[in-house]
Amino acid sequence: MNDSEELQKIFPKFDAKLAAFVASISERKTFYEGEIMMKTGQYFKAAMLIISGKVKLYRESDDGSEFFMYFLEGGNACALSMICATRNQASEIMATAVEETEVLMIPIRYMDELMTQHKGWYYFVLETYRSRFEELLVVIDNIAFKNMDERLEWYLKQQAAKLGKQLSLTHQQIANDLSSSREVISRLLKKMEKNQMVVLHRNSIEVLI
Amino acid sequence: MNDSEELQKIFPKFDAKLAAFVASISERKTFYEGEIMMKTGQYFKAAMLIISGKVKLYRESDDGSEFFMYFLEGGNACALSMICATRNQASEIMATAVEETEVLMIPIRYMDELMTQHKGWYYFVLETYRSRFEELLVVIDNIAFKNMDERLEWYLKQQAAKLGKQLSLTHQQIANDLSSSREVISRLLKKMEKNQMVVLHRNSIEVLI
DNA sequence: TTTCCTTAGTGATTTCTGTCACAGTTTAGG
DNA sequence: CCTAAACTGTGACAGAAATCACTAAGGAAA
Repeated sequence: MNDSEELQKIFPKFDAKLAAFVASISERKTFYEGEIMMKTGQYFKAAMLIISGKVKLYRESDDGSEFFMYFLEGGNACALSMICATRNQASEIMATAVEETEVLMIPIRYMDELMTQHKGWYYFVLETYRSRFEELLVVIDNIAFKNMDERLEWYLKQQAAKLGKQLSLTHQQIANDLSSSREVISRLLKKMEKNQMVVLHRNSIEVLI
Repeated sequence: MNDSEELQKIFPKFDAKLAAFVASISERKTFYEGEIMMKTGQYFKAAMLIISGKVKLYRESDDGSEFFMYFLEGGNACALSMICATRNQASEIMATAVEETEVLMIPIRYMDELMTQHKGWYYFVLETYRSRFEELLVVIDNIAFKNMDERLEWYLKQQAAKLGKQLSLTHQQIANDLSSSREVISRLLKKMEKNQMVVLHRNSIEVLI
């Protein structure tokens, strides 16, 4: 069912034995564009590894406003799903598929065996934590030290890097991701357009930087 | 040199065998109040576990302003030192001892053995990651969704919980931790004093909430 | 085609925060 | 004891961002 050679290509840290083992114990699941993959308060029965597609991770506040944190794509794993799965704890963040996304679900009960029997696995887990942690630090830098214009610029660069220069986003969506307001984003985007950093269309933005 | 029973008391996840092993391979080191334990850009040769004392972890921006993230105390470990040590990477945050702090240094070369031979160790590592990750999420919530008055209130509660109701802090230090300015903090503190949430003294604040 | 809803643009106003200026008070060090 | 430095309190002002109010344009559906 799962092809272990394909897994090795997507997860370079997996050796043949590990890939074969993971392939034998995991299940594939497909999420469709826009589908919610993970909700605040949800419990996990499995760790999730992304095979293909893109996932948006964000935080939700009590009053419903959100805040974009980072993307996951093929070869990544959801750090929280691994921790929460191992410790059987509730999730603290939201995840939605931004495009059709295929994931590998590894049931909790194999976590001990993976961790102790496969060196490649725990290197993979450590790498996952480290990179998510670092992304969070960058997020903190941005909201703690930068103004909205710089944050917007960084946000657009980041989105363009992952999703392409032609972004299908409304100003309202961007405002949500940055937890700002639509008018502020509209004004800043206009300014960026004057500075030849973007071209604005209805429902989409072309990033030139 | 290291007493493995003492270690088990401080790190409840360690079984006798693990505690004895850790005791045999680690070295103790003492940092004095105010001493910098870890700098941005520094490389690790060891993972650091806190035996006693308190450590303040914070982020530094390019222009030198800082931003408080969280404390570590006895029984905790520095998540970044463990990741960076294993992967031989540079640190991204700053750490200073807020009081005399004793730490256990575990050389990198034992990481593989610990991880694969000791179940208690990787549970401990996972727990460390999860709790630091969650603390970062709370930090993000605060700066993303809250105003300075709420952030200050949260900050004071947090400090009081770790360091006691009587805080030896100047307004300037608080402003640095929250990456704000002294005047703003002074004014908000005055307001909190009117609302009987704190009592202000020179060089110290009594937290009543 | 006409209507309606979503998206976008923009001025006016307000709130929050940061900055400047300065005064008063306490503490440390010579 | 005296002076300088550090800490605190406050008014005035500036700038960023949020909010309100409205207009206009584009696209979808009737």
